[in-house]
Amino acid sequence: MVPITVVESELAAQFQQVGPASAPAYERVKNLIAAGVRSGRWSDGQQLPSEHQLVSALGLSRMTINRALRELTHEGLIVRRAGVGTFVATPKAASALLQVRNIADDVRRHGHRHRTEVVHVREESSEVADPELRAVAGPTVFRSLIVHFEDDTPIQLEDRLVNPAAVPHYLERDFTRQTPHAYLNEVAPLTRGEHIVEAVLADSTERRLLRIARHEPCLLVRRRTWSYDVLVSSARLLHPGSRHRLEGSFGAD
Amino acid sequence: MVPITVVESELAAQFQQVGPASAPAYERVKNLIAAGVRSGRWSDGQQLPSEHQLVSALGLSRMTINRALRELTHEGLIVRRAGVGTFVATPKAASALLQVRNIADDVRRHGHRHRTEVVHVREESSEVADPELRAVAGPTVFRSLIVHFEDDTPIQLEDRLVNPAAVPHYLERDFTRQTPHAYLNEVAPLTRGEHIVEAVLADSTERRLLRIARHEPCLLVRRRTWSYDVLVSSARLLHPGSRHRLEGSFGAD
DNA sequence: TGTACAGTCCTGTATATACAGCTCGCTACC
DNA sequence: GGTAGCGAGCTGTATATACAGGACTGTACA
Repeated sequence: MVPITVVESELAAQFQQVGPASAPAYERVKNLIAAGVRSGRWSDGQQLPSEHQLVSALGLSRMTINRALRELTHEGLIVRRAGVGTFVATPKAASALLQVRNIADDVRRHGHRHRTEVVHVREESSEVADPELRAVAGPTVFRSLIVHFEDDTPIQLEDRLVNPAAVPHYLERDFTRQTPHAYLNEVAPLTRGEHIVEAVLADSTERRLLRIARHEPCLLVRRRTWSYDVLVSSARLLHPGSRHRLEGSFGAD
Repeated sequence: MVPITVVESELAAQFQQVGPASAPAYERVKNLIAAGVRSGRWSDGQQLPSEHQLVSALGLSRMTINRALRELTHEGLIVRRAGVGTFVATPKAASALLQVRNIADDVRRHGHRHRTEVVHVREESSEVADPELRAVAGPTVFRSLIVHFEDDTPIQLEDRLVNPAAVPHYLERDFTRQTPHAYLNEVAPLTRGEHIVEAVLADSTERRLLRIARHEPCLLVRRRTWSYDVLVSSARLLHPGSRHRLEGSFGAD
């Protein structure tokens, strides 16, 4: 037995006026909850109404409520724990997502020719790697240093470390024919990733390989990728600021 | 009547060995389709089996198949058109998502104090805006120029244009008390956004406001945000490279 | 006093079913 | 020959139902 509380009838009233009336029910539920979270109506870490309560309050089926809450979880607005409840996620501000694309596709999508030059591909002591990669990789890692070109302009310097346990035949590949990214994705499908983007100045070696001037600002993307919970690769992608940018969008609710 | 084709029995066989066997059915379907797309088994733009065919081939309910395909659509791997079918998305490489957070929360999350200094908030001719904003905004736009501090270090210069039609009382706000981002989110909930990230050098005014040296590289984020299909704001967020970076992750399949 | 267990509430997943709306090809009629 | 319209096949959405398993509470029993 679940009595209709004040909270629930409030919700029912707001439900009528959230977003376009023609939108599907699960969208309107998402808008309702998102509006409540973003306005501070429910604050950080606070428990939201349960699915069952929302079913009673809004007169929808549990599957519809469930879909709305599941998608909001995916979007990072709320956090759910089985057996406990649904809570406002702590970084409550709407977070925006930026898409970091594969550079080869990006170049071709803009109608240019993509090619690579391989500086070296070799085995090195895993002391050059971060602790997490070192832990899973053993005493040595594979390392490739590759320059990506758009037509004949250098556009990315890719310095990549690879876990030999996950990709034993990495050294044998010809990376002028297939990018490391594409090969890794084939051998160990990318299921998780992490990025850090910074603005930096390149050192002299990097400037020479990218053919840029002394004070040209560069976009540095550090990327680590996992395949089914195994850390596969850790890369340092350096782009001349004048020749490359990251684009992306989010939402399209 | 749908006969079991070679394609379908192949799928059924592969279905057994995709990812951990303990994973939920919809996850295994996602892995199956994702593996096929990433391996080139289905190539760019090609049509995938319909939901009905997957139901027959894998012996699952349509809702389960539908959930798998819907989530893959969200992840950008496939494209679906009602009445037509399901197709491999053209930028087929797994695209990674970078989270661009609200700077105030980011600062506080790292245990620092966030405050802002308002340089100016005023009305300007909409000639300063991009065509799309100009089209919806009328002859003038609102513009705010604000410096964000982490403790006492300038960390972001926010130059923002706002659509007066969407946010009529923007000029009256005190942005030392609430950031523009937070206010806009309250008044016109953010439902869609777009970003461009570049590495640039700051001009002399920007250098003075951010208190940085001449050749310090900066991260420039240009962000536009919509609320229910109305363009609300267009911002230029400039960060000193040595003091700020963007972090993010994706997947966690 | 303490431990084991039952009961309850919650989310996570899977299924069957239904109807709506879109797209395209085929057919029958003009 | 051309065209209007019907129907098949597709995705999109909504619902009712079911069971599993996690988390917590309170009680009964040793």
